[in-house]
Amino acid sequence: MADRYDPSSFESKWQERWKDADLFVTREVPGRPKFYGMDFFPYPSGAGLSVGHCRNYVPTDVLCRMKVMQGYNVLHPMGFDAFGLPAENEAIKQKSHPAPMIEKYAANYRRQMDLVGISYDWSRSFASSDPDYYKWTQWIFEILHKRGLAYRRLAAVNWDPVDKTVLADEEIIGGRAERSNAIVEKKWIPQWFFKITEYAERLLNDLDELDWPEGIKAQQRNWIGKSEGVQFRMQVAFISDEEFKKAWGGQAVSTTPETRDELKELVAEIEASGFKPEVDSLTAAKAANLVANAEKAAFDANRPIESESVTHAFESASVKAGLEFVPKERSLSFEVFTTRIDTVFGMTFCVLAPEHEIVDKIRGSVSPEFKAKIDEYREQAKLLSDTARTATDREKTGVFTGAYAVNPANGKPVPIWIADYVLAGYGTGAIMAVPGHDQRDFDFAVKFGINVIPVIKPTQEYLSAFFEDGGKGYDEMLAAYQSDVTRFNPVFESKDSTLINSGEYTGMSVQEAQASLGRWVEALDIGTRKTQFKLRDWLISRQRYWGCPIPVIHTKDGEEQLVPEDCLPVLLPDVDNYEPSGDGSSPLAHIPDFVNTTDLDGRLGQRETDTMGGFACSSWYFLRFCDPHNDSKAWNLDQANYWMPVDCYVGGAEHAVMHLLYARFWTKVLFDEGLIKVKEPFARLENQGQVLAHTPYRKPRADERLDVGEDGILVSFKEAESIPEEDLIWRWARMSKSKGNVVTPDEMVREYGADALRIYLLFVAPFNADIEWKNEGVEAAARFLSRVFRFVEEAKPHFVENWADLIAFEELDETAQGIRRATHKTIRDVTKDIDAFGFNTYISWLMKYLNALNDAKCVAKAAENRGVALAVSEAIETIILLLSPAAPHSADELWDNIGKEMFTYQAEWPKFDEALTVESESTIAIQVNGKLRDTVTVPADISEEALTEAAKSTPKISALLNGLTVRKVIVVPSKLVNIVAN
RNA sequence: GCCGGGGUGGCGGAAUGGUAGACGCGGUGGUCUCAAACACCACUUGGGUUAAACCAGUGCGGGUUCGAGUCCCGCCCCCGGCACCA
Repeated sequence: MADRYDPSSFESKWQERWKDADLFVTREVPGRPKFYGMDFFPYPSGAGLSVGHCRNYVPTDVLCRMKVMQGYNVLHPMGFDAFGLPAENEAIKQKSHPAPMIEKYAANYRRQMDLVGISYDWSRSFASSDPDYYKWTQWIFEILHKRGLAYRRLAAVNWDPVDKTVLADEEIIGGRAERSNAIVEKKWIPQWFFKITEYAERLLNDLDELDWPEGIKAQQRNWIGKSEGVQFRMQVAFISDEEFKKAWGGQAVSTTPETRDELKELVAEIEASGFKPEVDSLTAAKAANLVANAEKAAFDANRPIESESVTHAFESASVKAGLEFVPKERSLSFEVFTTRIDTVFGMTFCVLAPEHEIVDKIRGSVSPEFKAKIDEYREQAKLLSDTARTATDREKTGVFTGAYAVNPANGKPVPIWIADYVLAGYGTGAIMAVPGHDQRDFDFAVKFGINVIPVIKPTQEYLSAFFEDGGKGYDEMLAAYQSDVTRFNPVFESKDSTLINSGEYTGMSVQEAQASLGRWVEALDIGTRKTQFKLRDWLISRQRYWGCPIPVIHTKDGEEQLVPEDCLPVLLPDVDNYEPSGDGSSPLAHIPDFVNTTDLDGRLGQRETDTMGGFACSSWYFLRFCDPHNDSKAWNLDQANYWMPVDCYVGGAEHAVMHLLYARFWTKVLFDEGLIKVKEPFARLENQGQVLAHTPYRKPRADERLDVGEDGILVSFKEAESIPEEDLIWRWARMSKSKGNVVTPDEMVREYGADALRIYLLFVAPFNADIEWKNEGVEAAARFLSRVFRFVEEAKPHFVENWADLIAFEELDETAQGIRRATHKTIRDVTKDIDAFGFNTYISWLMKYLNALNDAKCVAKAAENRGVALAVSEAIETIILLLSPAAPHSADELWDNIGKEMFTYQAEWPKFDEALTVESESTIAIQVNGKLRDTVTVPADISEEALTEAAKSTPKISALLNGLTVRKVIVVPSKLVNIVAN
């Protein structure tokens, strides 16, 4: 055997033996715990794998291999996400059919994964484009449809004029298509959606129980975007300019004293009655009467009730009497959503999205000048692309409609504007604008000269930022603030304060006011407290060929029928021309044999021709892996319930939202359907860091301009050689075919070996950190492996096969004990770090261990001492087994060389003995007043008193303490002594 | 702007509130060699010293503590995500 790591002499040999032995086939031995470790479903690209992919697969492989050795039943599958745009585009480019092309690429992926020694169970592999698989994707679509979670509607979609397809919102970056980089246009066509919004609350709440990176969970929470507030109705009033001025110029409209007294009496009566309507129908009737009177009084006074106590009366009366309020007939109204109902008294205008339907009605009732302005603005808004409309730092635009809305809180009219900073698709598409406490409204109000009223008392801290001298008193600053709020920019948005200028709510805390006004709005039946989500329904329609067909038949009557389960799958027809039609319809729509069919009643019908986006296919593949070849079911319940959830799911952070959210959604639906026992598919998630490669760019020439965000013009490595040094810019960029900076596992394996590549990837940095690729690092890894080979080679002559039976009976000297201590500590640390995804420290423990063995001269000593020979034998086995997950080829080669049968994969993972990790002596740090001054080595079991004495009496310390009085001594056992003295 | 993650030697990075810099790369010196490469051994945070002592030190400024890279408060910078979401 070699005394160095010579991968070409054994790596492929072991790969063949593993294959011949079906080593990685999933085993389900009864009585053992299970472990499901999985990598993200890859799309098999024609470029093949880069070392960046290996940074994902190798660590998962290490964990799974350790779990197998620890006696777990391990499911470690791999398949291919074959459907979708990238494959189709590639096939079009190559003028081939995607199916055989994908098969070829997947085979190449598999070859490369095997080359690196990943322990996938290939017997469970499949591609999402296999009819055996997508039959069940369609079956799940039908479950969703039956549960009312799949529906079709006309929708404005993102149209990519280059790929000639519809894109999901998430596939657009800055107004451009992520893939083709084309500027996205709008187009209206019927689309299929999944109603993921129905699961928003559960998708949000269940994040708490997941062992996922905080950042990913935060991104999902942000994406779901829950906000709680109040939605209420505002009446439209068509009043004159003069009337508007009068309303604001004169005294504030307020409840007449008589009405107020009447209301107070009502409250007293309601409170006195004690309300037990369920047992007392008389009281209920009385309550009904009181409430009706209260409502009448409120409306007669032409304003709502402000008093908190009356509000309570309304509230309790309505709840306890089980009453329904019938609001007064209102002519024209719209709803607004706000999270800051506490600022309602500060409303000075309203804004409608230009697309809001009520704008049509308003338009019909205002003077021609306003009508013209409204039309002009709406036209403008329509033409603006989404990019332009959502550009950062864009000046606010908008026009006054000429109409007013009535603030229900104080009865005052406020102008209604239309502006595109209000989005039609969120909330109600209309807002109450409070420029005093909302920055956007403030910017708008200042630009258009709209009144700003402060209604939340700003804090001292906020105000003093606007005063240079800072010496002013709070009251003085507050007075200045109140007299001209527009000077105070940015606005005071904090909720940690109390109300001002808010009628009877003045003085309440924001929280109290929110609760109180919320109840009041509900009692008055002009609105409700409501939860809004940013999350939108999931658009799945793709007007492309290479996807899973949607199993729906449209009947002549326009009815949607699901294809019966026994007729699934709806097969993708085998055709020559699958290029996009370019008119927005799917290529399938132009294949009569596919489209024309009969419906369930035997009449002529038409098949749905849209296909599902790729995210549908990857939303359940983890379930199929549990039972991949079942041809009568999507999965066997027992199988799925045994393996699920995925215990550790590993992949890139770029799928933070879409894939993971969709897969969670499907799992929840399937849970509701009783098809799986878990509510969440992925118990633990880990994101690997990216691999960056040194990439050459050059400075732009005089006639060239850089796009936004570009630092230089990409050049090939070849070009770079002929460019002068000073014009070159080297940057670390993500490996990609287009950048020409890809390092492949093939070349790394050829040059350094698979195990060296694996060790480097594990060791170079923490798992989730980005790394800068350096070949020297792989060399260093190979050197380490060579040191292991040399150690085993040198120690082998002293190897005692049955050391484990003998070691307990041998008197062990200090060296032997030291070796065992290092062995058992290493087992402890390695095991813990692999579980914790600390692969870089896993490798460093092994390096440290090997250094310790060499430093102890244990090989030389083993020749003379039986105890040392036994300890060394244990060390040889241990280091090979601990190395096995990271460098499985080398481990098996070494294992074979010390005369072991079978594979390390089948061996038992070493266990550590706590007692053996304990040091006999320890080096104690001695501090004086918290500063390290000396160290002392003492027996591990020394008493605190003896340790203190030992610490005080070292030459250095006694000299330092000379003349000082010891005030206090802190002893941390086996760590340090801190002497406080002065 | 908001959310999340970071900031430690020349570099990648280690450090349950307890000896900062494990492990590796690079560098310096040495052994081997005719020589080089490989390999091996030693040293390698900065200042200081013949050597030590000693001083400084984990983005910046405060604080808590016997003791802070680690905890708290206030900033700065970098990376990722979201971005007029009412």
